[in-house]
Order: sequence, then structure tokens, then C-alpha cells
Amino acid sequence: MRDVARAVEMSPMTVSRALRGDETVNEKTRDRIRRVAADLGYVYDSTAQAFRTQKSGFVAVVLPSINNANFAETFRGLSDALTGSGVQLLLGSTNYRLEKEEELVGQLLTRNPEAIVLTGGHHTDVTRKLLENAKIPVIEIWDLPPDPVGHVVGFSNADAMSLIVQHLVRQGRRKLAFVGAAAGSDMRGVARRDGVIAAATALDLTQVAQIDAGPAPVSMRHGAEVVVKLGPAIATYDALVCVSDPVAFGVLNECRRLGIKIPDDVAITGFGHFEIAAVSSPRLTTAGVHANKIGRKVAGVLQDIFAGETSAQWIDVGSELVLGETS
Amino acid sequence: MRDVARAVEMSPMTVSRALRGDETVNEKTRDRIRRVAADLGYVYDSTAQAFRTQKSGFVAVVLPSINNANFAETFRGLSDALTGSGVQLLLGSTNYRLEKEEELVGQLLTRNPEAIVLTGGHHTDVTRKLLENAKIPVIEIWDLPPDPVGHVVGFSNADAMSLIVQHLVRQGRRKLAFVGAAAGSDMRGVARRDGVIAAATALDLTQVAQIDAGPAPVSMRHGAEVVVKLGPAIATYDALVCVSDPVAFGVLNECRRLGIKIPDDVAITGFGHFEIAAVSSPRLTTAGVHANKIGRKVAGVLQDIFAGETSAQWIDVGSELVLGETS
DNA sequence: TTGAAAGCGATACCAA
DNA sequence: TTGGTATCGCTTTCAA
Repeated sequence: MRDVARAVEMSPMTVSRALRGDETVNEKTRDRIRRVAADLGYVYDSTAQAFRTQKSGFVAVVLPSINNANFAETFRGLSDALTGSGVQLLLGSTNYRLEKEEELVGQLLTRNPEAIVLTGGHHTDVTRKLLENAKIPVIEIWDLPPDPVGHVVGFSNADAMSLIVQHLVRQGRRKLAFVGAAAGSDMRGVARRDGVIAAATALDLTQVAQIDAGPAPVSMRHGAEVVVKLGPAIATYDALVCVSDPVAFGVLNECRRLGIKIPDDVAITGFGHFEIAAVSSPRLTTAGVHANKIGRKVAGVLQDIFAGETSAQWIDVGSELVLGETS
Repeated sequence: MRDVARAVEMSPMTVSRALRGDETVNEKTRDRIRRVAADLGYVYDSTAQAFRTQKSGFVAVVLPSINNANFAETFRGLSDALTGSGVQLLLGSTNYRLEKEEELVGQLLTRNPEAIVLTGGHHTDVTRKLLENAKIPVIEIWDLPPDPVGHVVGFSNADAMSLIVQHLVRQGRRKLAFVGAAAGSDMRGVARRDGVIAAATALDLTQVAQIDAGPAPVSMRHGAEVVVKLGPAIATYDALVCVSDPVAFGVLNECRRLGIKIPDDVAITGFGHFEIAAVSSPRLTTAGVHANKIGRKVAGVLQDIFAGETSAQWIDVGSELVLGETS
């Protein structure tokens, strides 16, 4: 900046103002400074700015996995909505592990982000303390935590599952199995399983079977493997309620290979309304979640925060039953 | 840091050293300082460090889209391999647009990244100039640019397509159609189309038909729509060479709905070896690319760079023909 | 093994 | 409309 100042024979202060578009700098001067800066190949140093102003221009985002269409879509919604706002997203992923989240949050906070977005409402005690001490806005997404740290943009995984169970029961199906990761690894999976059990209990169903598909993240392959392992016996259930669409798709394909009729012999449902649900044949019955909308709503919350809003927001984006041909 | 220093009655300098694990600080002193810092809820300021040392600890990564399993997988491979190295990834996505890339690169460079990773070898002139002026290592991935800016970790999209075309021709198929985005939007798509045409020409095939599936990113839906539009006439081709697995899957599903026999009436091939290729039924013939490996190789290049290696690396991770049941 | 001084590049604040 | 000065929190360098 000093070099630019020398070149235009003005003070660095004026250059600083000009480059930021400060209106108090004469317009012609501003243009000239900008042109000279560009000619010199000057690159503005955001680090120095962040240091001086104590405003990093970063928002930290913690996702369980980036390689998941729905989380990626949330990130995209957020990213797109923030385009042009000058905010940069610092992304970290936890591989569905709370300890990794703790480490990540610690690292991210040293970057002095202006807000932090976390997936889910479950955190380690250390993480929670870090967040509370950080004195920056915290936004928990993809869940409706009973005791949120700050803002919330999510939906109830249990309620979404309840929609599915009620639908299946209306069809006269009573013997359900939940196909998902074993307890503990992915809290959203656990919430979905609990939602199924709660809904089943409320409707006086026989106990819901639980079919473990391995540790999160569970995917198409795991769904298929479950069916391979159980074989035709899997059709003794009335419905296979899967923790996600990819799992459901894997289950579906393998069932068809075995000659099991879907949905006549057994219904299959997914979760997430991934693209695969819509294009698979037969289409999957699933729970539609609004991944992109979560991202955009988070952007809205951030904009409110930057505009000075202080009250904690609680946004339930809801979910919906998406009827397919597998139930 | 001054507060911590006061609390332990030492100089900030010693605290700084202790927190970074400098061995010249007495071990007991180090532990005490660390404990006190934690008790005080002190959070290290990476911004100040980055400012003072002129080392940001950032590596910038530019992807066309984060909502694409393969790019996401590359990011994950890179991210995983960099875990614990103290490097943070600054992610930006271009939505397959070079102008967006230009803007993004400009923004990212102000953060003073220690290296920048770009997808593809095509950039605007301005982008290229920015990169050359930045004097930081540049790694282009997912392509083998004829005139790389710096390092390269990729594969030849054209060669991969050539493998597919040769395979189809060995089966006696001669009337090919390429299904992909219209020219210009996604350079990888263009490279694949050109690869098909070149391979077909080399094998004396009749002209390759080009079926536009809309602007990138093209997905399952677009593949399906192409078939809906053309109807049963699509089976007059011997093979539908699709720009990606999602597109191929959409094409496949819609063909089956129309009663077209795959691969008897027409072969279908994808690109990318996405999970969908393996679990679809029939499985897709596709080109296997090593997305995760690209990420890990990039991490390796970065580690070499940080270790002082200066020579530009050129890594071809290759691709392979993955035989499925659609050809 | 520890400490003092200087400075990274921007901007807040005050002055002209 | 423009400029001077101090300073953000850390680390490099030199000294003790």
C-alpha cells in the first residue's frame, strides 16, 4: 500500500480509503489509485485487515461430511447466498465424530471467525465451553436441539420419521425394521431411529427391529450388504425404514435382485430426498428435507447478525413426506 | 498472551514459545503455562501469527462444485491427508464458470494462501496473471493442461473417453452419440466430448451425434429428460456415451421405462465411477477416475512444497475402464 | 532458559 | 478531502 501511495504521490491512508471505496476520497483520485494499484499488481492483504480490525471476514462451518449431497447442498446454499457479501467460509468436516468436532472447533476459533455454524445439537462438553467462551454467534443446523447454544436452523429428524411411520401404518404395515448405523456414531441417525421407535410405540406396533448397517457414514453399499446378509428373510418385515436414501436405494436394488417385490412384499423408505430417490425406479418414498433452504436461512441469520440483530433465532424448516413407489 | 504471561509471572515471549511447544522453554514451565492458558480460556490468535510470520496456514482450493461426489471426494482426500498438518483449506466453488473462478481467485489470494489448487487447466487471462504474480505454488487438478501454471495432479479426460469408445467398438458398436452439456460451459465435459470424437475418428466411425443435456452441471434429471425428449428413437444409436455417471443413470432409467433393452438395444456408458455406477442395476460401464487419490496426491505435493521442494510436479493418476452391464 | 525491542500491513482516530 | 500517529497480537532477532 505504501508502494501504491508513493506511485500516486499520496499517503497510504488515502490509498487505503480509496481501495475500500470510501466516498470521502475524491472520485477521480479513487479511480486513479485503483488503476495504479492494479497496474502494480498490488494484492490487498486481508490478513492485515483482519488483524487490525479484529474482523476476520470468516464464518466457520462444521459439517459431518462434505461428501454427502445434502450437507454439500446446505453448504452450497449458504455459499451462494453469501456471494458478494465478502464473507469467506472456513469449512471443516468431522467424519461424524464429536471428538473431531472438538478439535476442529478449537482450530477454527483461532482464526477468529465472526460466527460458527455447526451441524447438529450434540457436542462434547469441551466444545460447548469453547463455543460459549468464544462470544461469537453460534448457529446449529440440521437439528432442533433441546438446549441450543445460540441460533438454530433445522428440523426434527424424529418428526420426519414419524411422518413416514404413520404413512406406513396407514397402509396396514405393522412389522417395521429400521436400517441404519449402530447407535452412537451419528446423532442424526440415532434421532431418526428414536423417532421411528417413538412413532411405532405411539401407534401400538410390535417392537421395531433394528438392522445395523455399520458405522456412519452408511451408504448404498451398506444398504445392499444388509440385504445380502439377511437374504430373502428380509421380506418377513412389512417395511424397511432406512436411515437415508442411499441406504434405501442399496436395500431396494438388492431386494429386487432377490426377486422380492417392492412394495408388495415389503415397503422401503429412505430419508433426505436425495436425487437418487426421485430417479430410482421405482421411486423411493422418503422424507424430504430442505438442505439448500437450511443453507440459505443460515445466510439470512448471518446477515441479520451482521446487521446488528442480537436475539437468537430458531428456524424450523420442517420436512415432508415424499411419496414414491416403494411403499 | 500478555494476560497469560502476567498470570504465570513470565514474559509474553516465553508464553509464546511455550504454547508453540518450543523445547528451549523449561518443560515444567511449558506445562504450567499451557495449563494456565487453558484455565484462562485463552484462545490463540492465528490471524496475528499469520500476520507476523507472513504465513497464513491456508491452502486455497477452487472446485467447480462442491455438490459433486467426485470433487467432494477429492476435497476429502486432500482434507484427510492434511489432517494434523496445521494447514486449513479455504474452499471456493465456481459453479463451472471461469468468470466466477477469476473473482474467487482474486478474493482468495488476498488471504495470502501458501498454495492454491485449481480444478482444470483452463482459466481466464486475468486469472492466469493473478496466479503468476502471486508467486505461490499453483496446483491444477482433474486435467492434464498442455501449458500448466505450476504443478499438475490429474488425468486425461480424452484418454479416458477413448478407452470407452474403443471398448464399444470392440463390441461392434459404431453409431455413437455423446450425451453431455453444450460446449463451453464445463471444460471437462468439452474435453470428454472431444475425446469421444477423436477416438471415433481414429476408428473410422460415422460421425458422433451430440445430444445436448443442458448447461453444466448436468445430472440424473438431465439424462432422463434427454431420453424423454427423443423417445424410442434414441435406440437407433448403438451406444449412448454420457459425460458422467449421473447423466448415464438418468438415461438408463428412462430407457428402461420406455422398454428399451440395455445393452441389447443400445449401450450406455458413464464417466466418473460414482457410487451410482456400482449399485445401479444393471451396473454402469464407466470410466474410473481416482478422485480421492487426486486429493491425496495434492496433499503429497503440498508437503513436498512445504518441505522445500521447488521443481514442478506432474502427476497423472490415470483412469480406467470399468466394465458394467450396460455395454 | 528467558526477556526486550522492533515490526509485519492495514485502519481508527484525530487533526488539518 | 487528505494525512500523521498509534496500534492490533504475535514472533524474529538479538542480548543476557
